[in-house]
Amino acid sequence: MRYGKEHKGATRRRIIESAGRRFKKDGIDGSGVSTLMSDVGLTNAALYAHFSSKEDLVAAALIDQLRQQGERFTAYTRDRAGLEQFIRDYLSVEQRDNRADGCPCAALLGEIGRCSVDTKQTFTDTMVNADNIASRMAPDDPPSARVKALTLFAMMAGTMQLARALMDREFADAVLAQGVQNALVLLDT
Amino acid sequence: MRYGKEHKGATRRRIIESAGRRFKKDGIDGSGVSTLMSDVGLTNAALYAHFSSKEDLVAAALIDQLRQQGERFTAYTRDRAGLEQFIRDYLSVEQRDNRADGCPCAALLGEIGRCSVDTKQTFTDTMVNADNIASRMAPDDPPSARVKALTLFAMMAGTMQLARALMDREFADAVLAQGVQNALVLLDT
DNA sequence: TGTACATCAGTGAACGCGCGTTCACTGATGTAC
DNA sequence: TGTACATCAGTGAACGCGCGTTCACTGATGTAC
Repeated sequence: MRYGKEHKGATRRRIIESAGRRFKKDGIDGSGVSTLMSDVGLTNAALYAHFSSKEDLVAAALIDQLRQQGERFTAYTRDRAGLEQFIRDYLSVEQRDNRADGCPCAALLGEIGRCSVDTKQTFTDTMVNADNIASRMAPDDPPSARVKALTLFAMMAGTMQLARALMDREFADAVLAQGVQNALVLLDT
Repeated sequence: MRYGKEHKGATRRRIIESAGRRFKKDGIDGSGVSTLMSDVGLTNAALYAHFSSKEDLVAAALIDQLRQQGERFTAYTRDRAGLEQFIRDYLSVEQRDNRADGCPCAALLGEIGRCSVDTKQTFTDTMVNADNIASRMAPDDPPSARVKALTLFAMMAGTMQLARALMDREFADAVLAQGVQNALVLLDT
């Protein structure tokens, strides 16, 4: 069953995209190769035609997810109102109840810290070079703004994790609302 | 090999304590029953003399870890200086490099969101009833103060997760420092 | 243009391994007589 | 006080299962002649 020129690349992209969603939903440890591949209509062994190992796929999916999250952010208007809307959307009830479509950091940040050195390096390179958030938040002071932006982002991810861990929906709603207030306060610092 | 009266309870406590540290270090999915039990000098099957399942142990270890974290917090002086010191110690380089001894939320918050309903309920009950943080941060307004306190706490946990995920130590140091600044700002809100 | 061959994405079965859990058993100690 | 027995924390082996990975193979298509 030989396929056309674009086929392999397209399949690889389908695997990366689908795996990213699965990892966010069930965690990296919690997502088996068989599940990841059957998600995309293939058998487990087909993974190794595209990646050297599961970890290789993890790194690729992570980069893709961080890029997607960056694009979601960039779609907002380049002003204070855009930033505020991003924060409100990020810490929304919809995001809380939809892990697969959400931010990779909210879903996986804790697990990334436990990954291999290679995977952490991939994460670090992608995050540190993601200038779009920083340059938008403080166009005049990029170096320290980058730290500020990433730290605020991590705080929002932590808030979302708490909201997702709480069974008490009302309490979780209040946490999200408080998270928005906190983020807005920090935006003006 | 029958043991004395206190023996079983002592062993159970040893398992819970040791498992809590292991879960924080390697994650819940990443800690096998054999490893958890050999950590404490027993064979895997001995787990079921103390707990009905691994999940049962997870819940017990989680409660114990949250209690310990609460005690660590309560040890600080009941004033603004105590709170500030807690924040600085929480977001310290030592905590970053020592997952096993650190805060269970920084290590496991993301994973808890993916746990069973029972485990999440256990977490929720323990967190919502942990009044010590809230009552200390705002003694006059407990209900909304609880939300404020837990949200700030989750933000600090997220910051620590980012610091642990970054391979660039200098950058991670800067994130921790920025996290302290952010937490102090929010303390005065 | 028609035919023979090379390519290679994906298959299906199997690999060794560790998972969580069960079970018949052990044997040191507490208890009853 | 001495002896027989009950208890039960922990053992060691096994259970079925899913893990990540390997491998010989397939067969539709692109390419060469």
